[in-house]
Amino acid sequence: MPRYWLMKSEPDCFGLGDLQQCPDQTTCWDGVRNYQARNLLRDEIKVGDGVLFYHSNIKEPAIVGLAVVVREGYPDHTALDPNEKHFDPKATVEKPIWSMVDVQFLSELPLPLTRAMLKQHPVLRGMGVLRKGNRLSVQPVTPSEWQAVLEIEGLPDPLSG
DNA sequence: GCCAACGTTGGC
DNA sequence: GCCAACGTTGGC
Repeated sequence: MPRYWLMKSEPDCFGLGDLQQCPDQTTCWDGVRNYQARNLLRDEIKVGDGVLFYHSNIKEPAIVGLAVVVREGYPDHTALDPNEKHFDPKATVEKPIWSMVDVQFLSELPLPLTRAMLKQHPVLRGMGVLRKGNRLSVQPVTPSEWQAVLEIEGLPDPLSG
């Protein structure tokens, strides 16, 4: 059984549209520099897992799309490159410290789910992303939360079959 | 732009 | 190992 995750991205930096433009509509989810999120990327997130794509740090933050994990847990090489924004001088080839996964675009939500909408839903109101002060950029989503999103959107489960 | 919440750093 | 200072995140 797949598991489900929510991944935050600032659309000014990299949005769902950017993912759609990528070759194979696939990109590496690099630049995560938080140990808790790193542990999820390195140890927990597997090929075939579902991803809710969340736009953060904008006027109306919302879940805007679906994606799927297509490559799991490998070193984030951007930590080794001094020219990269998320360069980490402590990272080495032997001990890369940071991990990433690859995700592929699945679909755009016909109805983006804003925080106000999430808060009104009996299931989705419990989502971690709504908790005050929650800064985790990668966080777990329950199967019922995933199902609830699909039901609202009128979408079949893209991960079944 | 404000500011609360959180993670990290570094002196001791 | 404590904790104050600082930087970042991210909703509002």
